[in-house]
Amino acid sequence: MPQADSSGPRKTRIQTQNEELILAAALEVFSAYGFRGSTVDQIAKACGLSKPNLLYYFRRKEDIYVALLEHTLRDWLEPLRALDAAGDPIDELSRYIRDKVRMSRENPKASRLFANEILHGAPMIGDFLKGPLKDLVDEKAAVIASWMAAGRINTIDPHHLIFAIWSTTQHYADFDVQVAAILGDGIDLTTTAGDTLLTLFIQGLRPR
Amino acid sequence: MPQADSSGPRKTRIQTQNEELILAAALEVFSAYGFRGSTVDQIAKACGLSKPNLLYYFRRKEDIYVALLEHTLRDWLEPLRALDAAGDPIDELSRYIRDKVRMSRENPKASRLFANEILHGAPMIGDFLKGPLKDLVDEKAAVIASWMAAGRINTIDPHHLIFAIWSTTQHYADFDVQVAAILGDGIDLTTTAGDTLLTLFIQGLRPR
DNA sequence: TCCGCTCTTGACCATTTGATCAAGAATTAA
DNA sequence: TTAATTCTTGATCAAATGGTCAAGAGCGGA
Repeated sequence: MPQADSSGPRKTRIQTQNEELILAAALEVFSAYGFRGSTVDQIAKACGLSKPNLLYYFRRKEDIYVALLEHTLRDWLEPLRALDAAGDPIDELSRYIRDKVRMSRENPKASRLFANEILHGAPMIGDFLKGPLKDLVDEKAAVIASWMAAGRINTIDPHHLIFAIWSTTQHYADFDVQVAAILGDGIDLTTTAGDTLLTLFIQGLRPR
Repeated sequence: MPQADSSGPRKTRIQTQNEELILAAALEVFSAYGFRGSTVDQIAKACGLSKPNLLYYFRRKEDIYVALLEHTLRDWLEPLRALDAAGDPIDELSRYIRDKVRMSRENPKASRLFANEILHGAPMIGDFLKGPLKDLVDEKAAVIASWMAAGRINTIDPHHLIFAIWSTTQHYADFDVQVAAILGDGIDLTTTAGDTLLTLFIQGLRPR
């Protein structure tokens, strides 16, 4: 039986390798069909392992899902962490928006994985949302608020500003099909979407 | 057997009543668990009918789902339809944003139903997206573009502007759990969120 | 009242699916 | 080489689930 996890990761070469294989396949499947909509068989087939073999590494379907969420969650918040209180507000927020748009296009599956989880009430990562995520957001909201207090950017609720950036950027991953249906496929969205959002957020609609 | 639908809706009192009952229950269930995650039993229990009885009105689980989507789709686009080329651009767009925020709070389940459907590739309403929805969006994007050409609002890609309004407003329905986890529950979001989005979209972040 | 149609249900079925297990194959450390 | 450990799998199970069916109950118009 593969090492639980409590006492250090004493993992075999094969173990490490197969776990990675499984998580990659699981991202593929879970992001497309959601937790309930995905079957262990699908994931097993997607990574070329037999079902019992897959369940040798992760004993329950849920274990794969949770491991995948945790594994992906780290990177996903990196751009927000990088928001620098010492930098120029407009530059920092512009970079953040650009980074998020790029991530949504480069790794839409991760975005959809989270979107699905949260859409269904975040049964697995509820505590993460209320804990580490809230802390990070509060911290960065405070940074943004300080910029506002200093008159360097317009004053709006910083939490809602962060939500606005999240939603607009992740939209291009989560609602990809809709965007493609309306714009037509094959267009390079990353640039257009990014530029539009930047102008919108920085300048607003009212002409000066 | 209940009337198919081709030759006029010759529906019994009981039929109309029960179909409404079923659709209401189905919205409850499907919006919470998605199509694959919901069971016919759940829906039956939610509306107090026996499973075979429910399947007497909708022969397949999918039929309930599709009927529900179609039933809800109409209202959902109403605010966009109301965008008036003859009105004041800022007023029109402000109203649209406000309406969408309100709808997301008043009927978050409908929002989640669509979000889930699209997130999973819109298997049932793909044609709707590429047809009627694209047409409506293109039409309204042209209206917005004409406002821009007249210099009445800043020039950005109108399609992406619409996406931005959709995503930011529906975020408060679809990602409700996350929003609640970060802000704390029980706060009246509608006003704060609406005001913040209005300021952001109209004024932008750069101070004047 | 009576008859045809609508509605309702308990019992049942086939399939899917998450999970187990025992036994054999491969790998590794000695 | 050998023995212990890790890895792999075919067979199998129990539960969940979408859907059917025949028979009975209820309703509405003549």
